[in-house]
Formats: sequence, structure tokens, C-alpha cells
Amino acid sequence: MNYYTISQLAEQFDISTRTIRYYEERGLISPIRTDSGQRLYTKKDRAVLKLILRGKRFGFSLEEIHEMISLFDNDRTGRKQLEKTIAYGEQKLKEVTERIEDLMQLKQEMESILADFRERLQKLEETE
Amino acid sequence: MNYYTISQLAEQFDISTRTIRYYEERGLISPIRTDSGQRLYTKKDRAVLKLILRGKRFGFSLEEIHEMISLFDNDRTGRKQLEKTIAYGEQKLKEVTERIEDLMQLKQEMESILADFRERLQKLEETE
DNA sequence: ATTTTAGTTTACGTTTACGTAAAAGTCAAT
DNA sequence: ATTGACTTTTACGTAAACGTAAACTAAAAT
Repeated sequence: MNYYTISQLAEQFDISTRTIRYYEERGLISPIRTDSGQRLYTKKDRAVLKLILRGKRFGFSLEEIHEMISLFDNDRTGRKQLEKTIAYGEQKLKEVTERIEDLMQLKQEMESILADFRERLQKLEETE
Repeated sequence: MNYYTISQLAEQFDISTRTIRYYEERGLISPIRTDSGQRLYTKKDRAVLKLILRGKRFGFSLEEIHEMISLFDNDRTGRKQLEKTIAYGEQKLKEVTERIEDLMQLKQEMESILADFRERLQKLEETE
């Protein structure tokens, strides 16, 4: 397995190294360290980072994203823990579903407005 | 036509009056005023506010929302203006479409993770 | 070997999107 | 008419999410 440096990840996702360190500060990502203290990121870390950025694009706060990431933490082995995790996951899934529906409605509206504008342009061109 | 006061709108959308005034400060909404200076909001203003809040839920900044709202400004009558507006609208529509696809992928992943957790819970219960 | 480049921590600065408080005017009801 | 609820502007405060700079160390390149 090989690793990414912080600047490599920063470049790949077009964010600053500060941003990545900040996510670590907030407990969202936990790279290993070399003897000298440099951060090394695995593929898994990269996937987590990708998840964070996607969450951000949807307007989730880092706090919410933190909670969602813990869903992927496979260390929840007890039955009570599993049940809690599932319940939380179902809740989040519902939220995501609602957002999708909401967005699709927005899309519809934008399309109808665009159609309206195209029609107006059409009429302008006819009377030219 | 009748009007809403600022606190009526605030209550309807469960936000503060400060928030509404802030949106006005940023140029997103423009209520008329009574002789004494109180703000009055029309149905149209209410619709704009609704749009703002929806945009926020999707993680758009107030600046982006401002741009999108100007799409609804019917005062773009020149041909060049129309063309620019349509181009901008198409761009935003594309962004929204991409977000929807992105969200649907997230949904898929969450569902598969949930399925995995449910399976584990199942196995735990079998060995009880 | 020594520049150059990249990494680290610490810490203060900044922007966005409001919260909150003060001081004063206005509206609605008793 | 006066109380109480509502509104206005002005202004300072704040949390989240980083930006930026300093001071230093390690790695890579010449």
C-alpha cells in the first residue's frame, strides 16, 4: 500500500493543506505519521476526504459530516450500537431523499423559467 | 393584494427577523415601506424568501442565491440580456443536475452500508 | 553541501451569516 | 392615554471554516 502526502491530496481535490489539517483538527480524518511527524494518507483517508467534500457541497456542516462518517466506522460491534447506527443511518437517508426531491423540484422550476425565456427570445427574433 | 409583516414571515419560515433584514441588506429581497418606514412583504417577496431558504439548504451561498434570484427578475428585456440570462440559467441548471446525480450516488452508498449493518445485526440475533 | 521545496505547530486574522443589545419610534388594545 | 407588543437603525459580538504569517524542521533537488 502506498501513501499520499498532504499536498498531493490538496492538489487532487483543489483545496488547501490548511483545510485538510483543519478537518483533522475537527476529528474528521486521522492520517498516520512518519517518524519525523509528516502526515501520510491512505486510500481510505482519501475516500473519507472525498466524502467530506461531497457533504460540504450539499450544505452539511462539518459536525454533521463527522456524524455521518462515523457510520463508516466499522468498530460498532455491539447489538445496541448496531441498532443505534441503523436508526441514525435511516434518519440521514431520509434527509438525503428529501433533499433529492427538493432539488428535483428546483430543477423543474428552473427548466420552466428557462423555457419561458427561450420563448421570449424566439418572439424577439421573429419580429426582427 | 395584502401584505405580510416581517414577524409574520419570520414565524412562517421559523427564522429570525434579523435574518430577513440581513437578506435585504445583501440585496436579496426588497420589501416596500409604509409611510412610517415599516417593511411590507408581498406574496412575491414571500416566494423569493422561500427560494432563498431552499438555496441555503442546498449549500448555496447568499451570493450564489443572489445571482440565481436575478434569473427571476423579469426586467431583462433586451436580446443580449436574454441570451446572457439563458446561458447563465443553463449553467446553473447543469450544476443542479450534477448535484442531484451526486446526491443519488450518496443515497446508494448509504443504502448499501445500511444493508450491511442490517445483515450484521441479523447474524448477531441468530446466535442469540 | 546547500539551496529549494514541502512539511509542522502555534496563533492571530478574516469572511459569512447571522445573534444580541440599545435607543427610539409606532401600532394595537384596553 | 397609556401599556405592551412590534418595528426601526446602529453597532458590537460570535461560531464555523478556513486564510495567512511566523518560526522551525525535514526532504528533495542541484
